[in-house]
Amino acid sequence: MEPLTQRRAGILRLVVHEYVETAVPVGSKAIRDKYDLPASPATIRNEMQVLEGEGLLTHPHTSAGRVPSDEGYRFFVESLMGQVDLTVDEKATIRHQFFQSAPELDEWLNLAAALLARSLGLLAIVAPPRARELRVRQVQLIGLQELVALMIVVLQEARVLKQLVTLPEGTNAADLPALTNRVNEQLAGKSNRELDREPDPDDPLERSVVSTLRRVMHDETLRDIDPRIEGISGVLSQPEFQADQRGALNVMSLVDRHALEQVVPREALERSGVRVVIGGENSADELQNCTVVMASYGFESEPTGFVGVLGPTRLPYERTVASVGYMSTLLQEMMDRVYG
Amino acid sequence: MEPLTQRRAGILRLVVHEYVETAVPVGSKAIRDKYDLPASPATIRNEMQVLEGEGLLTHPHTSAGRVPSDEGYRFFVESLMGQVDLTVDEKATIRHQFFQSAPELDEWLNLAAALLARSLGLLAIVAPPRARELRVRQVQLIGLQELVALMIVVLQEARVLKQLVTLPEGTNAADLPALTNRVNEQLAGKSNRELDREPDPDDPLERSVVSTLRRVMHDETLRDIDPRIEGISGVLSQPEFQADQRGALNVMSLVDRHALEQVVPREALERSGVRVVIGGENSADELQNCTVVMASYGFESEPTGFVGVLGPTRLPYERTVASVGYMSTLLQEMMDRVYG
DNA sequence: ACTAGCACTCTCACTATGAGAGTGCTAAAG
DNA sequence: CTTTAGCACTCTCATAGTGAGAGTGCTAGT
Repeated sequence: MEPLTQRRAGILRLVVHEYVETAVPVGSKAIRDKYDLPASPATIRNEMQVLEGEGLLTHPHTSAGRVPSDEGYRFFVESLMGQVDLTVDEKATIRHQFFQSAPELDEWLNLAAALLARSLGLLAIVAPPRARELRVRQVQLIGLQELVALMIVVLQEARVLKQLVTLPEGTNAADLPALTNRVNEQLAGKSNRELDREPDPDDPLERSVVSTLRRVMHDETLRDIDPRIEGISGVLSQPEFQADQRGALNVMSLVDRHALEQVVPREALERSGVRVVIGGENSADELQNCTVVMASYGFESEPTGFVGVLGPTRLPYERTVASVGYMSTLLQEMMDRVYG
Repeated sequence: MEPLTQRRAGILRLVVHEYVETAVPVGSKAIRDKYDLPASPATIRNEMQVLEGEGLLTHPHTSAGRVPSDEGYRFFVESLMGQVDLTVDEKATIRHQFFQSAPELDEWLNLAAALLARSLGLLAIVAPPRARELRVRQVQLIGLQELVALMIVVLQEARVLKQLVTLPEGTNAADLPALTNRVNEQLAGKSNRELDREPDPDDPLERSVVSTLRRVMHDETLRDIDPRIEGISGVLSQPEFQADQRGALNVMSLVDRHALEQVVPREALERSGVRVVIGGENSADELQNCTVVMASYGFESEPTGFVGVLGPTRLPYERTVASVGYMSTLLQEMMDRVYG
């Protein structure tokens, strides 16, 4: 594998550019004419042949133009693309919208998903961070009926859980405020782990409340919070999904099943920066012709929040990487600002 | 328009049945053979001709079988279908799953949407009821940072709102508990309307809290809570959407835009029972070839909750109506049980 | 009123056919 | 040794033609 000459790299770049733009295999003459290359079609063909030998380009069939292979895109992303960024204007516009919105994580997720989907025409997936350790900030019990109360748990991270509690026989609604105080005094500030180590209270009422609290907290650490998914119709109108309906359906059903784990490799969350997973690099069968661009964000040491877009392998990598990257830093910033 | 004879009605019924099942225009001979009709194809043809004259059947082209028109489906739903219901077993299975789930409206919505989508292979849309009048049950203020607090509002309907509040300069975190008590004493049990009539408090801190509370309550009455949407991939694999990609895309983008108002006619929510809107009866252009089957549920006098499914006009009306109907009464029952 | 028979129509799947685009190779020129 | 011109070759795609099949509509006979 000889190192790519300047010219060959340039041609690869142009092929990627052109194909991303038009979705049509690009031929030697077309590319020469369009970009005024100082070489004849024949020369370009020779170079393309070499690139194909290196596995960076492919041929759909004998007499079609060239198309970047997964490896070609990978090389483009790694070595040809360079540092990309949104313009100052674009950033400002996005930022502005975030500061206009209600200062709520929920809102930000919606906004991020909508902006990404719309500006890129791809499927956007945005999930909130999941904390491995949750801390109770405050517990509130509110009687709804004879033996049913609503438990509200405010977490350190400003998340709010609610859960209906069935109270043991013989409970009096008037007991609830006192109980609330007792529970708060004892448990406020405790993490879910510490909670599990607490001794069971003697009082049956209190015991039932504490055990419910434990369960709620435990479930919450495990729960995959529903991601925001936006832009389904946008991505479906991409030419590759129009042509390959079966494939499109498979992708949709993956998304439909909320099978995020399938789309997002676990390791991806642990590395910082934007990650790009191209075509065959995806583990899910359904995504062999798709690319996922993603980044993480979240609380301090645990960036388990996720921003990503999904589209055909043929996507505008620069813009996409820049958008996803900016969106993740922005979400991070918003989180720090409010929950820091 | 002569009244339909017994036989003609029977033929219409069979055509609907057959077409719903196979998605292929049904011919006179096919129907005779399959259902052992005591008449020759020619006779059936004559009858079909009459039905076509009445506008209940159509012809895709000269030499294809018959297909029910929108009016045909309408007549079928109105007069031919009769009272349909799920089997006791089916009902029990569904019920069981609801009682297994966490006793939370949110969970029920998810469950209802998932069950409908899966059992019918259609797009399921389930939205929670929106109350026109909300009552504060309890307000809680929790300091997060120097001048930022989290306001938690528990509503009578066991819904929980949260909102970050920026406190006026000079506020001390220690003031919050007392303030919380004051606000609760004064406002607990008040509806959003009563709230608007309350005089502004003198204390600037209290004033800012009350005004935030007002705003939150107001916004909540207006907010269209995100509906659960399930079964996109299922409905996309229906043959009509495979054939007509443009149409499918349009429908998807309608759903994507969360443009529920477009799908659900306002009046629909006000009538009880299951409503069926067939093809051209839909007001949205995108839905001219779709049928929406829906029902409402909710709090006492205000059944603004919504259960519905969307599919091609060719759908199994009996099963669909039965499923949606049962699901709505079940949701109603669950709501009554817990929030009644 | 029903049915048998038959000509007619329209779709659908298949098979040419030809234009167009692009390649790969060879041989000549720089 | 690199580049280029030229040319035969391949493969797709759009178009048109064809025949089988299905189903109708009509007419005449039961």
